[in-house]
Amino acid sequence: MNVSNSPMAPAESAGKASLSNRLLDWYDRHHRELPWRISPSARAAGAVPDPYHIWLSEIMLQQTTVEAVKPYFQRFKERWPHVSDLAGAENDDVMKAWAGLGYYSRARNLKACADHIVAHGGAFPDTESGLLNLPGVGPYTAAAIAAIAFNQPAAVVDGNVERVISRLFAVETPLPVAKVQIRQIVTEILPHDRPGDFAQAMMDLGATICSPKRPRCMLCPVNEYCDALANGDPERFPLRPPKMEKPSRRGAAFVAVRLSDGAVLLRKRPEKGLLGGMTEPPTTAWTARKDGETGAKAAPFDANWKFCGRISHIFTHFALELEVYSAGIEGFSQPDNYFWSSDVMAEALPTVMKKVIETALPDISKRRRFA
DNA sequence: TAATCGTGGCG
DNA sequence: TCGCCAAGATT
Repeated sequence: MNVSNSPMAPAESAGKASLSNRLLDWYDRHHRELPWRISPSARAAGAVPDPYHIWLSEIMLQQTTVEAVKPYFQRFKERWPHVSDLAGAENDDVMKAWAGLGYYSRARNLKACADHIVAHGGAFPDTESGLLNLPGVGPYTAAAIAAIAFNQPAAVVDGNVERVISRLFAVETPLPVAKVQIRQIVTEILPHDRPGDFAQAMMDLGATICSPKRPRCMLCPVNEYCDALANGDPERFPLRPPKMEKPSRRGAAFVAVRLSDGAVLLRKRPEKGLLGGMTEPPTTAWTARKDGETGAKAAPFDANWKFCGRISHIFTHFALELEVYSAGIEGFSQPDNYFWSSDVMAEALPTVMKKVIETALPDISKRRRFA
């Protein structure tokens, strides 16, 4: 395989552009325009990205699609324009703003990282190893910030790069073992004059051309370098281990409405674990048993519980079915982590709990009217 | 190393 | 409809 990156490599002196140069030429013409990105022409003219924007976008983009991130990025950027603003924010406000984006430990770490940055002078580290020490910043994100924000020759390997490289070089080793080999290849081909653009070019190629299903190889700027295409089945890469079947759990959720003012009883989940630090109406435990503890008799306290419907929700490693009940009550001697909310949908509700509330919503407004 | 941790879109 | 999987990190 030809993994040389120098423009002066013998094989290229005959006028044939290197893989990296082909990719960068394509990127110059076909790059995506994204809210957190500076264009290659702007970078060439001397512009530099805002490390805060790059960091914020990279955290949001972890296992999350560009389209899902865009509105969240804009809201965070407007509300907390600088890392110092984020450090000065309330934890709960950050969790509320993150609600719906998923993987909520990212939001906790985001705030912790902002606090850390501000406590250490207010500037992001500009090296991969320095960035790696920040909360919520792992190998990928450290390399991405180093390359994109500080234009350092870091090997940026995300899911796109794994797919692109495993196809170009027909890597037969399954992930995640292949990651070491892939990172080595990237290190060898990355152009030291444009590491930031190269990283983004690889990801744009993976997102728009070298897609997981039905890659558009005829449009690929580096298709003549692609071993997988030459072998006839690029879609076979990257190889992955077989997946486990998803278990299912079930339980019940209870939406209690205060008759006097229509406020809804909520509680805060523990800081760690599933949906950590987020808000929810009280629920039973989510059991694996098919005859799980559901039904109104499993409620946290006695009330005139009325069945409203059921919702289903798919998490990463299990499927959940919840029966939804509602009741109007006058009061509740609540434990510490319970509170009444008069603006439920503005709370830090994960999507699954928004589904619960929406299922009970007709009932909520009904109770409010007749209160 | 392997499990845990959300959500939405797409084929 | 349903499995796949997206700019992964943490423990």
